[in-house]
Amino acid sequence: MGIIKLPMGRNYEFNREETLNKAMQVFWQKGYKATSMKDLIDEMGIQPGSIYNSFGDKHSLFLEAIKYYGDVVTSNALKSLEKEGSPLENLHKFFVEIISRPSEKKCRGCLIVNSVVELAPHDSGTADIVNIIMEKIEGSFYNCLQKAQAMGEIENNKDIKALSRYLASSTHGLLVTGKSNASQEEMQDVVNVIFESLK
Amino acid sequence: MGIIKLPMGRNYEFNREETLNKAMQVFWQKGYKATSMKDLIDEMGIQPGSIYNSFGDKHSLFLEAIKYYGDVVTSNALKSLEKEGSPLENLHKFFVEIISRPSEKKCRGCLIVNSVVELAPHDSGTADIVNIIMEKIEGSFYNCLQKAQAMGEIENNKDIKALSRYLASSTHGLLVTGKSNASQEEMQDVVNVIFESLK
DNA sequence: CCAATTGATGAACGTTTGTTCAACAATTGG
DNA sequence: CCAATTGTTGAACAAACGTTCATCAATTGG
Repeated sequence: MGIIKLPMGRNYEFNREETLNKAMQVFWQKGYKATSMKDLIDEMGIQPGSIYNSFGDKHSLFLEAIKYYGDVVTSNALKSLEKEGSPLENLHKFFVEIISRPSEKKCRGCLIVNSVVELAPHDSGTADIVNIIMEKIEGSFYNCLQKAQAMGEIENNKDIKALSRYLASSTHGLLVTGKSNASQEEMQDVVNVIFESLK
Repeated sequence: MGIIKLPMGRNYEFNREETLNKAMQVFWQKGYKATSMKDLIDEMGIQPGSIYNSFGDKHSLFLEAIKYYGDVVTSNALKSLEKEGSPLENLHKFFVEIISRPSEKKCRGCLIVNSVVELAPHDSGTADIVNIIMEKIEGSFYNCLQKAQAMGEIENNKDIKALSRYLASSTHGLLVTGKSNASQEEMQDVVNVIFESLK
């Protein structure tokens, strides 16, 4: 190993990831347009100059925030699908988690779904990132269903590619429904039907 | 009948409904926050003073626009479920219509779904209107399924209340999926699974 | 024709928006 | 200790925002 050369000049006084996480939380809560630079400055706890120096403008920061969301929040949720044991049980817990979230955290839903709806059709930067994450979600469903099929939890004549697309779309639906005043019971009904259709 | 008393003063030079419809189109296309008063002035073809005189401020105009959307666009779509003949066939056409829309009209999706995601959690005015419309959608699905059950297209042991909630959530899901770069084929897969689960 | 009333116009207003930048602070290399 | 470099600060900026209002136009009642 050679000698590590420290960069000349002042050191950062904030943790980049922590600060990015704060920005992500604000966008998640309020959406892109409704989040002002003032909101970000207050929540991230650094001045405009520091934000622009580290993350670029508001739009660049947003793109990094949704990317970070995919790498942390979404990925973490999808990991639960890979746990040992029954794939279908893991999948069921995944959906129960989704419909139990709204009440506790002010109906902020999923940042990816929120961003597709608010921005994707008019902002290719957002669309690109969001599409990658959505493909990842569908892919995780596919792997889970494949495992379930191998273990005999799902019949072999089922088209699991179609089912994984269906599960992805169903997830989006529940995340929207969760932002309305739908009750836990109503959403439980929906999850029940979804799981009936896998059998 | 008595004599109709005309109001004193100048007459309106624009058709209120036509103009409201124009506003609705802009909100549908761009969302609430991303739509500026300038956008509305340009598209509606009247001056700020006239907008404020007839519709109140931007937020009031928006509320009236989503209400109008529910009364016209949503209601019109739901009417197709009441047509004579096979209820399940009507339902299927309804879903095919949903997944065929994105490509032709720039992925604007559904104004109600867009508004739930962008505003409902933080704006009770929007939430109230949107919830009423969503209940109407679920109600229409329920009536359709009830008719299908009466005609023997759906087994009697099916919980059509749960199924109508499921169809509502599935609709939301497809409208979100349609705003991403999902292909027609992918969405057709989703619709196929949805209809399998009704059998 | 003359008040009275009401719609139309668009310049102007005060905020808020996202962004920049000169001054300052901290660190490194020599 | 002195350049050189880089992060921090927050006042300041131009542009865009939603909204208002004085002025004008059109219509009704008498």
